[in-house]
Formats: sequence, structure tokens, C-alpha cells
Amino acid sequence: MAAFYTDDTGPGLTPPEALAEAIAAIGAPGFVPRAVDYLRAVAPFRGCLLLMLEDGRPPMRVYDNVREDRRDAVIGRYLEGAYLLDPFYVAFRAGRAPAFLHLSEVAPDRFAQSTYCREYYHSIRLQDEAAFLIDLPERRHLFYSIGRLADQPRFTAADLRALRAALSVFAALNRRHFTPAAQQSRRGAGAGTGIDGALSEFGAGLLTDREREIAILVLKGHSSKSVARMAGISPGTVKIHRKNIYRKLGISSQSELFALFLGALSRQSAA
Amino acid sequence: MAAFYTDDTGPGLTPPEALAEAIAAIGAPGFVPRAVDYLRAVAPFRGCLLLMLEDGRPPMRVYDNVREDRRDAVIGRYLEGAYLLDPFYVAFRAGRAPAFLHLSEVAPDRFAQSTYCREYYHSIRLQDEAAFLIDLPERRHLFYSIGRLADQPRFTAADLRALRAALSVFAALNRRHFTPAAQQSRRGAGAGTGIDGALSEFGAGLLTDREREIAILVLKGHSSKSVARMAGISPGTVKIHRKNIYRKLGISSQSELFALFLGALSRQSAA
DNA sequence: TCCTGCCTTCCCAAAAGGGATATTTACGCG
DNA sequence: CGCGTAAATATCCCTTTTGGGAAGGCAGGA
Repeated sequence: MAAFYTDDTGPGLTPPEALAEAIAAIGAPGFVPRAVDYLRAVAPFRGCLLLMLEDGRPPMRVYDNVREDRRDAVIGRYLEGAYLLDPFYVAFRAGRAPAFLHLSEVAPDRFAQSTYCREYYHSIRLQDEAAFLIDLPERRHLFYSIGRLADQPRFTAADLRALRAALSVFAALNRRHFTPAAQQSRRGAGAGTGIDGALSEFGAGLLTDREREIAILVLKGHSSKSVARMAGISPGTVKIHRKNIYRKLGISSQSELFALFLGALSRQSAA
Repeated sequence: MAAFYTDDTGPGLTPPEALAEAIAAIGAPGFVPRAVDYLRAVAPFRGCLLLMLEDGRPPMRVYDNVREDRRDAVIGRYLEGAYLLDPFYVAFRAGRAPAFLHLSEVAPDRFAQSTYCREYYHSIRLQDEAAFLIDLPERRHLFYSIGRLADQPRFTAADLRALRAALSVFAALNRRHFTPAAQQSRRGAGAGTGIDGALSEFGAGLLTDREREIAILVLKGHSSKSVARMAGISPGTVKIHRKNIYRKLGISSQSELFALFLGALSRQSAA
């Protein structure tokens, strides 16, 4: 009956096994199915839809497991405007990522009587739904919707706890996949590449803005005192920043910072 | 007492949080510390050592958290030959990756009486040890050793279960990090240009061969002591070389040496 | 023989590394 | 609206490393 969806319920992996496969698929074409398999290993479900949200544009479909011949009816209608009535979409627009929400947290009290529910929800056989919102760089967001169908039980409290616990890992996984090297190292021609480029993105994602600023000054040959003058802070503070930088990078001296940076340069120039 | 190791016991993250940070650091300089933090979140420990194993070569140190002043004694001795007696190393050479093993699975019955244990194990304050072996492409392997010190309890059965359960995810994580795109697009020839070229030409005409050799080692991140080991001379002599190098180049610190080198790199890449 | 490159050992001052602790500011959360 | 967290700022104290000076031994070549 619920053959609206392709039956890719996954090979019954444990969560760690499924997660390992998803990590291995980062950057590869089959990533999203592996990521969904991971979620399925945490708490099983049938329907799945992944959208990319960008400010000021309608949602863009990235992945779904709706059967080919039903896709137009199910996904098409949603993208053409039904999404504006979707309580998840509305809640995510107002909230802050990353987040995991269940239908009970976003649906209006009389959801079962709403037009959206009667006209859309029932037509796709959905019985229960939950969704992840994951923030990406450049004000983009991923919107994972996962659903149980009319022939399945609703998500239990334990299911929801497990999914919520998986949020941080799932978000990191998706950010890694949807922000590939191309995104980071594709600095517009000219000012971005080469040494200045390597300097400006060195440690991106690991260091705070201030720490990266300090690291760059140190790499340029400034002593702590000199860095302090350049940054307008006290030499003691520079030492604290250096300590934090070294700790985050797993090193313990200026020399190793140099070595790390040279290594990054080599890897970049090899690409 | 157990101050042989830097005390980076991590910020007390939960395993999912620590895993998310590790995923986010894939491909970045600070990956290994984040990966180790993940293991620590699964089961705490103090000592940590990561080696890269390649067929037919001695192990190569990638990361450790041994205090700088103890590194020579602890890591140096291991790399210089003690590893051949290491029961983990022997077991991994014979087995198949990926794998997680505990000391009780690899140590000979009379391990406590063995030369290795008495001469090496005790000297580094190890009380208990476990290790991961992770297979990479091209017959390379990662060897993560994690240890509890004399002032900590041994790994419990629950600790070992949790670490073993983390193996698949941990292995996938490390394969992803240590098999970057550079692996595929690694152009072979052209050893003269780029960073290696700049390194080998650096200071030509001004510095003696020996001085240039020292300068390159310093630029690669070695401390005076480390340079001394590499070059087979005494640390004091390295200091004299550094002094002469700085004098000839008209500078007065390692930082300025690095700045000078970066400048040379820019000029070269512009040409 | 002298000179230069290379190695070595002292001593002393400056810089860097590491731990502990505290204040201020900003921001998300309840 | 307070609360807690994180970042950034700052100081104090201590150890290790680095930088700089002086003084010397040992090789091979002009």
C-alpha cells in the first residue's frame, strides 16, 4: 500500500556501522543515501526528503526517496508552494540552526483539521514526521524531513531522544559534505590563491577570528610584543592566544606552527 | 608526577559532541587532537601516540602528547628500535586492519618480566594500554596507542567495549582525513619548483651547505634539539649555526627567518 | 702557515611556553 | 528579563627555549 516510496530501508546496520559508511562517503555522490541510512539506523522510518534552503529563494530539492512516478505529485506540489504551509518550514524559518524538531513541537493545535494536513499530508500517506535543520556557510540551510507512513507507529519518545542526540554528528557530517574543498579553496581568482590565500584561511573552522589574526601575524615573523602592538592589545594577551592556538592545533611551539603552515601550503599548491 | 604528558584532557565533551568536532576538522591541521578528544570522550586516558606504518620502513611519528622535554626519551627510544619489541606492533604486523586490541590480548604471559616492559614501559609511567590499527590506501596503516598512567585505573571491560564499538567510526574518520584529494592529484615530478625548490635554494651563495641544511630543518619546524638529532651533532652546535645563519641573513630570530622564507616563496611564485 | 668551514663548551639575557586566575563583553537559552 | 557559556582581555609565576657573546679544537685548501 505505502509503495509511494522506494524501499531503501537500508541493510540493517548498527548506528556506528552506518555512520562509518556515511563518513567514508563524504564528498562522494552516494553521500546523502548513506547519511539517511545512518538516521535510519538510529530510528527507522520510510519517507525522506532533503531540501536546500537559501535566503530569498524557494526550497530546492536535493534528494528524496519518493517513487519516480509519484515524485511530481508529492515533491512537485510541495516545492510549488505547499512548503509555505509546512509547519516545519515555518518553524525553521523562525528558529536557529542546527535543530531537530518533531511534528508535536511545530504543528498547530488543530493541525489535523488544517488545509495543509488534509490536502497534502494525507495524500502522501504520512503518519508522523520529524526534521533536521542544518546551517551551512553563506546563509544556506539543509532541511531533512523524515517520515513514518500510515502503516507504521509514530515516533516514540526514545526515537526522538536518539535522533536529537545524533543532531550534532549529523550536522557536522552534512556540513563537511556540502562544504567541499571547492567551497573553501575556491577563492575568486587573484587575491585568494597562493600564500595570502593560505594565510587567510589557515585554521579556518578551528580557530576564532581573533586567533587566526594572531596566528597570521606570528607566521609573518612578529614577536609576541610586536603582535601586541599590531593588534592593539597587551603582550600577555598575545601569549594566551598563542597558547590556545597551539592547543587547538595540537602543537607546542612556534616552530611547529611554521611546519604546519608549510605543510598546508604544500598540500594547497599540489591541488 | 605523571607530568610526562601534556594535560590536554579535553573540554569534557560528550562523545557525539567530540565526534562532531572531529568530523568538522577532517582535512584541517588540528584533526588529530580532535580525533583523540573523541576517543577520550568514549573512555578517558592520558598518554597518546599516533604512528604511520609503511611496509618496509620504521614507524613514523605523526602525533603524541608527550611533553616536549620528554619526547626524545619516550618517543625517540621507541622509534629507534624499541617498537620491534612492542607487543602491539608485533600483533598488528601479524593481524588484519582495522582492529582494536587491549594489552591483555597481545602481551605475552610473562610480559611484566619482559625486557621491553621493564626497560621501556615502566620508564614512561604506563599502567595500561590499548591501540587501534587502521588501514589506509597504498599499504599504509595508522597505529593509535592510548595509555593510562600509573596514577589511573586500568581500562575496564566497559571502557574496552565502548572503544571497540567506536572502531568503525574512528577508522572511517581517519581514512577520510589521511586520504585527502592530494592523494589522487599528487603530481609526481617537478621536485625543483615549489616549496621544496625554495627550501633547497634558500640562502644559496650566502650560507654554507651545512648552514643551509640547518636552516631548512629549522624551517621545517624542528627545535634546536631536534635539529641536532637529525644532523647528528650536539644541540649547542646547532645554536652556533643558527646564530651564524641569522647574522649572515641580517635577522635575529626564528620568526624573521620564517618571514624571509615566505617572502622568497612569494617572489618565486610570482615569477 | 693562515684561513675557512665545522664542531664544541661556557655564561647570561630575552623570549616563548605553560599553569592558574579574573574581568569584560557578547550571545543564545529558558 | 536574568543565566550560563564562550571569547577576548589581562596578570602573576615558573620553566624551557632561544638568542648572543666569548673562547677554543680540528679538518682541508690557498
